[in-house]
Amino acid sequence: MSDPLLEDLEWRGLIAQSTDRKELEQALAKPMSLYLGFDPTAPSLHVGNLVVLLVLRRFQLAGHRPIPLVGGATGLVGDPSGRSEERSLNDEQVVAEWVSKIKKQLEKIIDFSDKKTGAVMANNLDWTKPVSALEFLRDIGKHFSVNQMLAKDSVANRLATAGISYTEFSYQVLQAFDFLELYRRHDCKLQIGGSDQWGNIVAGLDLIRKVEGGAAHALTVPLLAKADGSKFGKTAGGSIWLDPQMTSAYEFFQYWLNSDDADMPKLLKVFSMKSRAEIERLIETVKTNPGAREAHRELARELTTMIHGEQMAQKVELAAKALFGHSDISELDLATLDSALAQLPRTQIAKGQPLPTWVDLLAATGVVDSKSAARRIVKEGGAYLNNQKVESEDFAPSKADLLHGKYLLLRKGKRDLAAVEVLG
RNA sequence: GGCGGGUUGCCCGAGCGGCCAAUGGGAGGGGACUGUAAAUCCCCCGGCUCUGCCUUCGAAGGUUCAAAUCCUUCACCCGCCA
Repeated sequence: MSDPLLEDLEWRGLIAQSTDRKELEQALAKPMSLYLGFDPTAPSLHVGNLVVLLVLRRFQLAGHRPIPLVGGATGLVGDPSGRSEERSLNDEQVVAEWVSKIKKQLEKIIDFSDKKTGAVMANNLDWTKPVSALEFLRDIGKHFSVNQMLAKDSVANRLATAGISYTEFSYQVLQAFDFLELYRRHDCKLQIGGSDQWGNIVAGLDLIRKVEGGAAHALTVPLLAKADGSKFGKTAGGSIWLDPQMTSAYEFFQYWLNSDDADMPKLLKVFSMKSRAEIERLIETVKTNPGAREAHRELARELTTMIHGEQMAQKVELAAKALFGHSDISELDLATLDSALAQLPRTQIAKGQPLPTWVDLLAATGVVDSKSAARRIVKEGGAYLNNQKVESEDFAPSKADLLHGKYLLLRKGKRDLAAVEVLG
């Protein structure tokens, strides 16, 4: 007998490694608890984190109880996995703040309602903080062989290069302790994570076996790369965050909409909760009618709705439609324009005085880093005001250019838009 | 502890007294082609009050008409010998 969830995950390319498949299938035959940890290394999760998080959600939908864990403790220590250098330690207070922000984000993706598959939020600070160093060394540390710890990739790599502090070296012990605690508290018998977490997860399995004589399981998800080999979830500006303060809903939507065609099959399988049949249909449309970008649009819609809500998703899509439509921008009615421009980076200027130059305005919106950069854009022919090309570096809009007497739409290149609002 | 090598723009990496805002590659940006894709080709890529000026070549001093390039001290990294 084969487990439908595992089969689905496999089809989606979401399984990198797991402990014995048969045993895992047996365990999954009944509802079980499983955990996934996130260390607060930033104030927000990003789309890369979403990959595993959605796997957790898939488990929940399949009838299991998810335990998302935020690493209030481990986040203070720093995971050496996949890191070529020692992390700089973050302030305790800062980490605590990040923990609470990340918790809120988790609540958008995992269902915490009070039912049998309802998720349980965990924070490893809760059981790590009360333990004294001495207790920890005697009760937990005693079960770890330094030889085995040294053999872990994350540690071995660092020993061969930049070195590693005792703090980060201890990370795997802390994470193992987490698994043990969750095993005790919630009968949690499965931990999932990115494939770089394998070593840490296995450390937990060993500990559970030694201390409790129990058997637990592990499943890791491959790290995602784009078709062109670059890192997934990064743009020129940095990561695509889930926090709208850090990555606007508009940018978020655009990110998916502008994905490489070649990445679509993978992206749909990994990020979409749609059925296999529907995903296969969408993949087909990329081949048969790539220009329509139906698959891109569907994925953008689905994820923006999940992260930013249905209403925002609609607003953002309409904004993009209005602003990129081939229709004359001056024909948009005020309500449409208001709501479309609200999604863009913008700057406000006072009424009266002559309007600043296009170059100054663009720099003020923050779309470019400097006025030199803005000037360069004009020189290179990538500058637009209200979708009309700007020819001269000294060009300054006049009152007649204001849309509905108050807005200017700036564009840099093909798709970088910004708004100027004249107050008053 | 001794001897030698290194620290250059977002990253890698040339330069070794003036011709250096600093070769080349990557990343990034603009254009053409397209579909608000990819690939490809062309161009750009420190800042500003922009025919000029200002700030950059680990840090601080010094030599010189003139330094990323020479000297001194300091910090960090890497080899070789103890």
